Formats: sequence, structure tokens, C-alpha cells
Amino acid sequence: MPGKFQGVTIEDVARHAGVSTATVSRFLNHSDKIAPLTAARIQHAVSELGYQPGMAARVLAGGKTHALGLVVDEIKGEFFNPMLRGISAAAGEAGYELLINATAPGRRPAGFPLGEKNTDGLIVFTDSLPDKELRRMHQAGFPCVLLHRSAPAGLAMPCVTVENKRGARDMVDYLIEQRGYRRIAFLRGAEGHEDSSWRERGYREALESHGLPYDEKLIGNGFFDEQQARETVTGWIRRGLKMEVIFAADDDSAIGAMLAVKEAGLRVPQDIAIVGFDDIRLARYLSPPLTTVRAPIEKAARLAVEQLVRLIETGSADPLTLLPTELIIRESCGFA
Amino acid sequence: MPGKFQGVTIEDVARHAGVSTATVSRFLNHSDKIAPLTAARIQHAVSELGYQPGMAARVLAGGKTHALGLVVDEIKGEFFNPMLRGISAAAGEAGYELLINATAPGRRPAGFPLGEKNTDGLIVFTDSLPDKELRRMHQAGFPCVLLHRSAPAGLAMPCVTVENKRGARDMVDYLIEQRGYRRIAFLRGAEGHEDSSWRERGYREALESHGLPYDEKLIGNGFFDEQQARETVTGWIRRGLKMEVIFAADDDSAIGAMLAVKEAGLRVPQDIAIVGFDDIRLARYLSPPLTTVRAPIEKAARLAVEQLVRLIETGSADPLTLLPTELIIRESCGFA
DNA sequence: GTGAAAGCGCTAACAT
DNA sequence: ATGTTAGCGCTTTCAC
Repeated sequence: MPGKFQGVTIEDVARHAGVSTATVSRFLNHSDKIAPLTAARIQHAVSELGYQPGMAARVLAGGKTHALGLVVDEIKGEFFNPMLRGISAAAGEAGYELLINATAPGRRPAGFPLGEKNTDGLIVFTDSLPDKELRRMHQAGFPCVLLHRSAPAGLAMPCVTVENKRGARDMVDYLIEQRGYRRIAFLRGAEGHEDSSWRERGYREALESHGLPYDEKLIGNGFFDEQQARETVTGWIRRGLKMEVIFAADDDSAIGAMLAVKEAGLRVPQDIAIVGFDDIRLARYLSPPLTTVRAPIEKAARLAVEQLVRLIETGSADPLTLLPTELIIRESCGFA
Repeated sequence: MPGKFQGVTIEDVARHAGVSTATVSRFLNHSDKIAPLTAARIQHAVSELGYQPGMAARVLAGGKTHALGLVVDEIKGEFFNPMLRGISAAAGEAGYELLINATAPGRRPAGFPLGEKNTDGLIVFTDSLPDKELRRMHQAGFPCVLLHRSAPAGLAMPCVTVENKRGARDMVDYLIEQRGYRRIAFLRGAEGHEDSSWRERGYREALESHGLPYDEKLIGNGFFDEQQARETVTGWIRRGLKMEVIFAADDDSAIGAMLAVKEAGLRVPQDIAIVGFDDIRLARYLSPPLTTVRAPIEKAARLAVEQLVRLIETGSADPLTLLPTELIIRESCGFA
């Protein structure tokens, strides 16, 4: 016997205030001018009865859900917290509810749980949705904004992300120019993850521009994951791979790398230096504190929501929002 | 020109399959027996047309929203991540959407954004909702489950939380019995936060049972916040307060305490030992690694959802779910 | 086993 | 400035 909690309806209010439901609706939505006197009466009735408009009927009649959807693959990593905070806050400020879905790419029961049927627009985080679905939505004119990924070829979908390539390049430039490192290993992020490939590109560019060779052996997989990164680096060390510094594609994998180095009885940064990307909260507490590239995660999240709301309400948004990163120098990259 | 994305409706499917909408509905909801042949035809039509039931109409007609609401005060602290992961996963598994609202206690525009109008039930985290609202909902028969707080007096509302008192007591017992500490300071959590008061109670009980005096001066405010805890401890040290170990009501404030101690030029744990509560991810990475009480946050979150779903679907749930904690001994409490 | 029809609570023309 | 009315897309009696 569940359901049916919507006790007081707009009709109750109308009756109580001696007006029609239409007038109440207008009052509620500020959609039309109303005599101050009736407005007052309605207002009174509303609070008297404790009336709250039912979402469902409102949506059904009006065609708007007043909700934004957030699609993510997995709630994991320190990255997530500031991102959600930004999205949640911005959505609230814009007057939208927030629906979030974290269905892992595994179970996908014919049709995604979030979409035009229950939201006015979607924030799509990285590759939580297949290109095919993205295309379908875009073609249907359904508002979507991509966060930390770019649009599939040919799709004019607004993107919000950080300057990954530039950030990585700055970091590696610094490592080479200021610290004099030459053998710089790189720990890739998750397979097919865009942030990671841009960062890798920045890494390569920096090497090239300094005339340093690109060495396949110095590239490994960290998968944006502490454990995986740890295993990779342990493998490197066991095999006797020589490197001066490890540039991990994100802080989580940097942590794994640090663990691996320490477990091997080596010192950070004296034997092997380590740097990361993101500047998660943990970074400054590690020992040694982690040198990293700060990515404005919360800000990016807020901007994504702002773009989405613009897209919903005006039909247009900026194609690309790119946020600058910042080099955060701590001790894990060696002492100056 | 927003709204109206629900292109294909149940009528389209019905027509396409040569049946009535009623039959399609029955098929979709498994609410009645259907001839295998028609079933097949409908199924075909559905996938042919890519039909997805519209939430709004379904809700309006059926009285169920198929959504769970999560009310939190603020998305902050490491605590949040595992909690959300648990809730999100469990909700998905039970076939519910998840709506989350993080409106800070400040702006509260007459009526809370989440409630019977848009969800089938609510998970209420700590004191994100005033007792009055809780009462109203409970009295209206609206399913709510409390997470990490207990019900207001007289309200039979299911609660899910961890054994805070017991965990704290175990910790302090350990500190006294195994480490021989006698001057144990306590850093309270947020004002009125239940977890905190239970932990404080555990702390006091442990002192009493060992015949140790309760000293007001050794109690300070950490507010579950790194900065605030840091300031409090800095104040203590400045004023020359003597203590052997600080028991912080959560790991975040333990971090603040650790910072303060180090800033004062003292060593952890040689000069002042520090222990926390929660075992957030960061804990083991601190230097020294933090001794703490592990709280099964994600598990608690899952159980809360399970209780809520039971409450929604069967009308009953366990009044109280109490999860055991576990002592995690690391180096910040002194070496054995 | 299936269809017809009556709403669910609200908004948005269209009148007045 | 306000009332009337026709749906929005779906579920659910009630007949057949």
C-alpha cells in the first residue's frame, strides 16, 4: 500500500482561497499578474494547508522536470567529492533538483536510468555514457553538457574541462628545467580516459621540446588507481628500470607509486621523485607532500551546471570551457 | 522552448503492437498475465520504437515516484564519499533513482526540496532536517530512515548508525590499558551532532571505569573540522595545557590536531599522541599514520537504504541498526 | 486475456 | 485579473 502521500492538492488550495486552480497555478509560478489581494489569500491558503506542488503532475502538464541529471561511472576517488559539491550547489542555486546515477558500465538494463524522461538535461562525466547514447540525445535536442571529456567527433556538445595538456606540459617542463631530471616515467590513467591522454600528450610535448627521447619503457599504466599504479611501479623497480622521477596521471596513482617506491626500500624523492595531477586533499598530507598540478575540480563542476542551465533555458551554451591549472610544488619532486 | 522530449508514448507502442495501452502497461509492470504472443509483439514494439516510460505520468497515475531522497547538510569531509557510494549502489540495486539535496541549513525556502512530492522515502543524514519536519513526515506516514542519528523523542523512526559509544570506549580503554596514558584530551565534534556526543560518552565511561578523573580542561571543540580543531589545539598548547594524547571525535579533526602539534614544534606521538575516529582513507597516509576507530560508513549507508526500501514496500523496518566498529592501531598513538 | 474509460494533479490556452 | 477546460502519459478499475 505505498504511494499517495500528496494529500493536499492545488484544488484544496483553490477552494480554500475561493479562487480557481488556474489562479493558484499562476500565483505559484509567477506566470501572470495577480491582484495583490487574491495573491495574499492564496498565499495564506498555501501555508495554512501546507501545500506543496506535486512534481509529477507539474512535470506531466508542463513538460519540465526541474531536475538535472548527473551521470557518473563510479563514485570513487577523492576527485569525486569536490565535483559533486560543485554540481549540487550550482544546481540548487539554479533552482533544479539533482538526480544522480552511478550505474557501473556493467548492468545496463535497456535504456539508461537518466534521460529525457526524468530530467531537463544531463551532466555527463567522462565516459559514463557511450557515444551512441550521446549522439541519440544530442540529435533529439536533449541538453547535455560534458564534464572532463570532449564531444564525440561531429557532435556540437558543450564541454567543460581543465587544461590537461597544458598542466602536464608545465609540470614536465618544470621537472626538466628547474630540477634537471631527464628520465621521467609516466603513469597513464584509465584506458580511453581523455584527461589521461591529454596529460600524456603534454608529457610528450615537453620531452620533445627539450630534445629528450620518448622512451616506451618509461610509460606504464596507473589506471587512475592506487593499487594498479602500485603494482606497475613495483614491476618497474623489480625489473631494474631506471628513472629519476615518476609523473603519475593523477594523485591517486601517485600515491600508489609512492607506496611502491617505499616498499622497495627506496626513498622519495632522493631515489625516485614522484609527482601527480589534481591536487586532491590528501596530496599535502603525504610524506613527502606531493608535488602536483592543481585542477579546479569544483569550479569546473559549477561551470558545467551553469552551461547546462543556459543550454536548457536559452538553447545555447559555450562549446568549450577550459579551466587553467596550477603547478603546486611540494617536496615529493626533490628539494630545490 | 524547453521541455517535451518524451517523443514516443505508450500509445505509440500500443498502436504499433495492435493492442490497447492497458495491455502495454500491464506488460511493462508485470501486473497481470499476458498471452505470450501479445507479450512478444509488445516487446518488439517497445524496442523497435525505443520506448521508455515517462516518469511523470507513471508517478501521477501510480502514486509512486520510484525515487529515494538523500538529505544531507553539506557535501564535505572524507566521510561523505563512501556514504554516497553505499547509498547510490544500494538504491540502484533496489530499483530506485536517487535524488540528493544538500541545501545548507541556511536558505530554506518554505518547504524542503525533497519529500513526499518527489520521492517514495527519505534517508536523513544526521541533523540535516529539523525535528519538526521529521515529525510531520512520520505522522503523515511517509517513510524515512535516519542515518547516523537517532529519532527525536517519541518518534519510532528506523535508525542506522555505528556503535559510537562502544568504539570510543574501546579506544580509550586501549589508550589507558595498553599505552598507559592518563591525561587524555577529547576534541568534540560538531555542536549537537549525535555521533560526537556518543563518542564523548564512551570517552567518559572509559575514564570512569579506570578511576581516572574527568577534567573539563581536557575537553575542547573540534567541530569535525580540520581548521577548527587545529585552532583549538594550538590554543591548548599556547596555554601550556598538559596532555599525553588527544582523542579527536573524527579523523578530520585529528588531522587538524596533528597539524597544530607539529606547528608547535612538538612530535607526534612522542610529545603528544593523537587518535581519531572513522578511519577515512587519509588516515593511513598521515605521518605518523593515524590510530583510529574504523566505522563501516559504506555499509551503514547500504543498510539504511535497505531499511528504507523495506519500509516503503512492506511498511516495516528494524527500529535500530547498530554497526560494530573496529580499533585500527597505527603509529600516531605511540609505539608499542 | 484484453479493451474502454476514468482519472492522478497540474499547466496552458482560450474565454471573459 | 480570473475562471473554464482540455489535456500531459500513464495505471487501474470495470466490463467483456
